Amino acid sequence: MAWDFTDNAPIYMQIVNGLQREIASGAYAPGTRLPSVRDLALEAGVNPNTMQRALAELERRGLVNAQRTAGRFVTEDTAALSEMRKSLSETIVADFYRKMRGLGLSDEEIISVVRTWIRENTADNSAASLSSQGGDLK
Amino acid sequence: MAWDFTDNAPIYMQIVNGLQREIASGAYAPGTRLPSVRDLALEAGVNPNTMQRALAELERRGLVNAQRTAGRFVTEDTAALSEMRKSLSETIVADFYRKMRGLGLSDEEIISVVRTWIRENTADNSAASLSSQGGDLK
DNA sequence: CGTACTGTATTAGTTTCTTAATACACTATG
DNA sequence: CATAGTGTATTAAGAAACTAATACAGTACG
Repeated sequence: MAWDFTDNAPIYMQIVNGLQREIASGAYAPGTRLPSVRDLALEAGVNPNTMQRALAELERRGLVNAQRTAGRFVTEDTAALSEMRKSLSETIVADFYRKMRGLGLSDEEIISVVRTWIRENTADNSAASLSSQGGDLK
Repeated sequence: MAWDFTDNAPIYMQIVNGLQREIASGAYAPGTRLPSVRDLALEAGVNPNTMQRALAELERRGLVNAQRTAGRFVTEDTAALSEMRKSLSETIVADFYRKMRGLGLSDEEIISVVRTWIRENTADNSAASLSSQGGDLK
């Protein structure tokens, strides 16, 4: 993933949310071994302690489990992952809608703006859909 | 506005962004007097210093100007407001799109999910559009 | 005039976040 | 066995965020 940290939220929380989305999407497949804490920290450009904190939170949420010496692995509870993906999608859309309404846009305008933005800001629109592999996003 | 603070960003920054959207939308019309620092703080449930900090940032951004003893007033630079509204919309959509793609949704799915969500989560869909009063959101 | 209400400034203390530098226990690998 | 690579824990230091309690200067209004 391309790390941003332009948000105002704590870095470790942005990492948590980003990794959660990647796990929910299947970009990090169930059972897959994650890079080590130190490698992830290096890649993200943060202190290992910060990455450790993020991973501990993912652990607490049951998304990954540590093998102590072998590394960290993505949970294989695909049912939970599917549920989480749907839940995350809901949350993200709700937040988006709240902000856009706060800007004064009507429902119709919101849909229109999304469509226009996508048309104007995506070079290729092939977009290999993941909806068939775990999707069922309602 | 309904204050949330469920975000992980600093409270004062969430206030800044929320007020910025309300000003950009015209909910706080140009030239309008804002409630006092203390009243806004009371309403938002935060310390007056926190609200003061948020307002100082809005001041720095040129969205409001303080009259020292009379109160704070929304800028009357409607051209800048219109531009800002468009800019904010872009930023919000881009952030939304980045997160949804991170979840593995295709462009088509993103549009579909937005439409579905709106259909299922809005009681009345009358939505008095503001696009005629300052809009031209492209 | 004087009371109440503006924005603003100051000082303090607590908590959270981030980086830093180690250290330890354990295991896979050569 | 020894080395390197796991996750994990600890301690320290600095910066940022939030709350708290005042205080001051200026204006509107009765």
